[in-house]
Amino acid sequence: MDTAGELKHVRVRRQLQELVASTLRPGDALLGERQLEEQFGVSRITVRRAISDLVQDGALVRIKGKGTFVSHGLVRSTLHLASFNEDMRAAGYEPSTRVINAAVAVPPAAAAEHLGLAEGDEAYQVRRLRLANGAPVSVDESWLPPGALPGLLSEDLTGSLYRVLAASGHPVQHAEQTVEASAAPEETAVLLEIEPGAPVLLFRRRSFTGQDDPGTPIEYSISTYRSDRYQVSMRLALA
Amino acid sequence: MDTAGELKHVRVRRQLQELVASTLRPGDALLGERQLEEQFGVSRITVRRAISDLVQDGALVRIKGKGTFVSHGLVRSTLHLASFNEDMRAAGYEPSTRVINAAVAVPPAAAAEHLGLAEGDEAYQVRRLRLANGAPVSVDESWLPPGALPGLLSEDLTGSLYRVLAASGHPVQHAEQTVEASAAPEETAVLLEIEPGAPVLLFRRRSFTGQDDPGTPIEYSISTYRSDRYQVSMRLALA
DNA sequence: TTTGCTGACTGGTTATAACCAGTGACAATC
DNA sequence: GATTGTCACTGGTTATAACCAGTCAGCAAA
Repeated sequence: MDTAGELKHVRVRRQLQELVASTLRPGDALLGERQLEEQFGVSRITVRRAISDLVQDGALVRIKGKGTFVSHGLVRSTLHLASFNEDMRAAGYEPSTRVINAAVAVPPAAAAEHLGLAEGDEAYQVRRLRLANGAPVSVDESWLPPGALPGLLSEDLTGSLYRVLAASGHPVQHAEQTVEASAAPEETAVLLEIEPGAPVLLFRRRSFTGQDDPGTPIEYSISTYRSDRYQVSMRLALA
Repeated sequence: MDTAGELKHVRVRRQLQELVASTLRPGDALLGERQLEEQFGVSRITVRRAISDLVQDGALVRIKGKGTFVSHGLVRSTLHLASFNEDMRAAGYEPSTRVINAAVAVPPAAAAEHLGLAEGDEAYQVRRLRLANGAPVSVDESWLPPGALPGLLSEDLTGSLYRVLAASGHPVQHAEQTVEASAAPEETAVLLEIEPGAPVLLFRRRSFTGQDDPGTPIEYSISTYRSDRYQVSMRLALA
């Protein structure tokens, strides 16, 4: 997708995101909508649409009468299958990923169970450090079945793993996830640049591919997030 | 809040919601936008705004060129406004509650902001210890507006607070909630019978009553759960 | 000095209008 | 009968305009 066919509100949103990521800090004010419409050469409603999207994503906050501000920094996960990169970009951060290791190893019991492996069977282990604007946010450990993904270790694993899975014919259709709080073990703490034992959010996710219910297990992951840089938010309704 | 001052897009949304709830079934088509603008006597952009909100809430689905349809009852999440007691019973535990204190006090800034209080205004503070089979699971601190709930402190607060609110004419219709991991402060750790600094799940919840969007704020709560005795689970779908 | 008002700014809502792109029924043509 | 094209519908995007309601700095009056 090049910018030639890009919708105006998408362009404006992208450019605002870049501004937030590169120049602005939490609490900084954006120009007013009427100034932005001149600056971007679009109508006010287009500016509002772009800003609304960023407000929804948590990157910006609007205050009536005062203006629109860069929000105070927590990335919000909104409980859908967005990739880390998408989440970070939506919040105005530049994501990056460092592959700690990608190898074949014996998985923990829960991963083996999910993937339908026998005791002692090996699986792919992909461990990655995820960063936002160069600062570590999470350590992700994914376990994947070698039989279904023969060439996985030669893929570029610094982007979206779900995209790699989709390109291999195994798009993740849904997942089940739990969240706990945990004390950061030493190795993880070092990677995340926090004190050992500091509280972290621990996500365990079981992902499925295929249209069946529940589908075919395709990934088991354990993600450890710095709690000061990541938060889950949700909207609750009457059951 | 009567309908006299109701925004047009809110009225249209409410009326569409009622139509969906009472008459239509999953898969049924709504009238087209241009017909709806005539029927509701508003501009098309107002109709679109109302529908957009319902699309976002999952009630409706829009298909370009075809129309807008009642969605196929996609279950967004297992997260809903169930009470602590219901959760525990569902998991096979016998719940109980001890009121730590219920008083009038100056709330923290976030609670004051949510409840629309001025700096220094007082609110009800209800602190409770929640137990399962006699073992502490969470410390809940709720802040509520005294103006709306004059007799609250004489209620039995060992059961469901939401039930008390409903009986007072303020049923909680929806809430927004965030989850973080945190280190247990000393006082909370003592109550939960864990080490100070142990990781806990920290929920902040902003609850609303009434049918408006977003409704009238009615409670701000901070709940601290022992991570080894409580876990959030959720089902993720494609966005 | 304090208080209150005003005006210029802010975001929020709604209207009218025009155009674009997708859908599918129906008619015309091969 | 099959294929293609047209047209009336659908939602999607964007523009211009007007008005409402909140914020706050500056100024005037008490």
